[in-house]
Amino acid sequence: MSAESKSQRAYGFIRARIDDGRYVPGYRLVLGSIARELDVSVVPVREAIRRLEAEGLVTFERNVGAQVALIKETEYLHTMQTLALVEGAATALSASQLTPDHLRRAREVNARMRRSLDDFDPHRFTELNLEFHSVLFEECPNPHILDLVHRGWNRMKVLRDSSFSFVPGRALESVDEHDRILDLIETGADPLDIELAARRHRTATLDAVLAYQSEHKPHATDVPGPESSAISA
Amino acid sequence: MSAESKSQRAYGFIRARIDDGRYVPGYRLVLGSIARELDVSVVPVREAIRRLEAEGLVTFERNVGAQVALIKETEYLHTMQTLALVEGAATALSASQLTPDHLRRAREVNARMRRSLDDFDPHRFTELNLEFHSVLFEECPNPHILDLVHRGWNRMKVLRDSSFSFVPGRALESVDEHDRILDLIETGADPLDIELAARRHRTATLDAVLAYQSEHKPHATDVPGPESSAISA
DNA sequence: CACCCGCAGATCGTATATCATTTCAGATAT
DNA sequence: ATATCTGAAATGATATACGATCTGCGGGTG
Repeated sequence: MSAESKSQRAYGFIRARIDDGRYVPGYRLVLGSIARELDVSVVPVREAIRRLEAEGLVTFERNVGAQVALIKETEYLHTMQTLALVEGAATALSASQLTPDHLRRAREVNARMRRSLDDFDPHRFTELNLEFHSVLFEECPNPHILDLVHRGWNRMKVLRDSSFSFVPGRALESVDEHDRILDLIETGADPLDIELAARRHRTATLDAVLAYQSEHKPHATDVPGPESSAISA
Repeated sequence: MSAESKSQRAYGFIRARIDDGRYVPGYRLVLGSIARELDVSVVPVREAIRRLEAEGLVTFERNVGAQVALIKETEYLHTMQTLALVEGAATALSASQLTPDHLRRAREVNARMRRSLDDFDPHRFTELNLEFHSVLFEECPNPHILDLVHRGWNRMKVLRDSSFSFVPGRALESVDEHDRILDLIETGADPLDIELAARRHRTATLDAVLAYQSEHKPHATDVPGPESSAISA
């Protein structure tokens, strides 16, 4: 009868709590506790946690347990690099599939982003940003690449409350770039140009975040300088 | 005492049999049978299979069971597209890390590939091809991208015995391209050029395979034509 | 002959129980 | 005071048992 298995329900349960920030990075996921809370046994909970581990949202150590992934600066860099790569490709692959309606929606979302700049609401801005890019990559005909994009975004979401996700000085520039990417798509530009534009859009944000980071805590930088150059280029 | 958990052992066991071809695509993985064969209970076997599912090597249906993934033509296209994307990036990111020794080894492997062309041993050629590319991407400093490359190759391995993996007329060209990629790396070319060269190298193989396919069974083509253009470019 | 129903076997899904490992507090010795 | 040892508690890992769901076959019915 149950449309979804208990392990799936456990997965959704934990996932929701990670997404909405109730389980913050470092939060310890104890099988027994979660099982009791959901009124199921530990077996499906275990399976759910291992799935989350495979998605990179949770770290797991044998005979020790699981916790919501602690994403350090290097980790963050790697995740963003990967997202830049796959999201750029997904955007380019989507481009030819987009209808005028898609583009209209994207413009509209971006306009809302521009207006939201006045309110200085980073959370809202981040939400709209995801919505904007979703419109651009959701039509990607390659499900593997699309899946990788989703994974990247999910990992980003884990960082919701950390200082990683938003840089004030970058927001306006970001919105402008959105429009430029839409221009490229509308004029039927070379897919490779679209891909690289979308990629640069993200690596520019990455660079801004890193610069912001090193300004506010200059010591913690364990990021090798030239590493990101290849993917940024 | 046991260095690895039983679920890990089950994972390795199944994985090895998929890799060496004893479990061919479509082969049904029955929890109870594998558990008996390994003398463990079904729980760790289940976990191993779900992990393989997450990696795309196995498909799983609730209350029905698992089987080694059946990769159809569209699936193959998507996998190769993704591999082209991530392997290109991994190669570019590795490039600056490579020592003269790496390059020497790569040249050497490629020379062996060239010699092996006379023997017409597709299996050997494919093995050497993996070894060659491994040298180029294993130094990739981004573990996520490197992991994606490995996943792509693993999925390729599932196809070992199918007609997907080798195109006679393409082999020589492929070996020549290998040398050209090495030239780019040696001369310290722009990482983006290296990335796109490595990507093109793979998409060219993809196109050759698809052409070969449609020659030998002209009807089965469910591949939309222009889809791959973005990533090929 | 085609279609539907229902039973039986196979297989997965989960609960419960037990074993193994880790962790940490507290005792003890130096 | 510090370091090391020890044992109990917490927690994960696995085995076993049972229940749920699917599949395929065989017989009945239109």
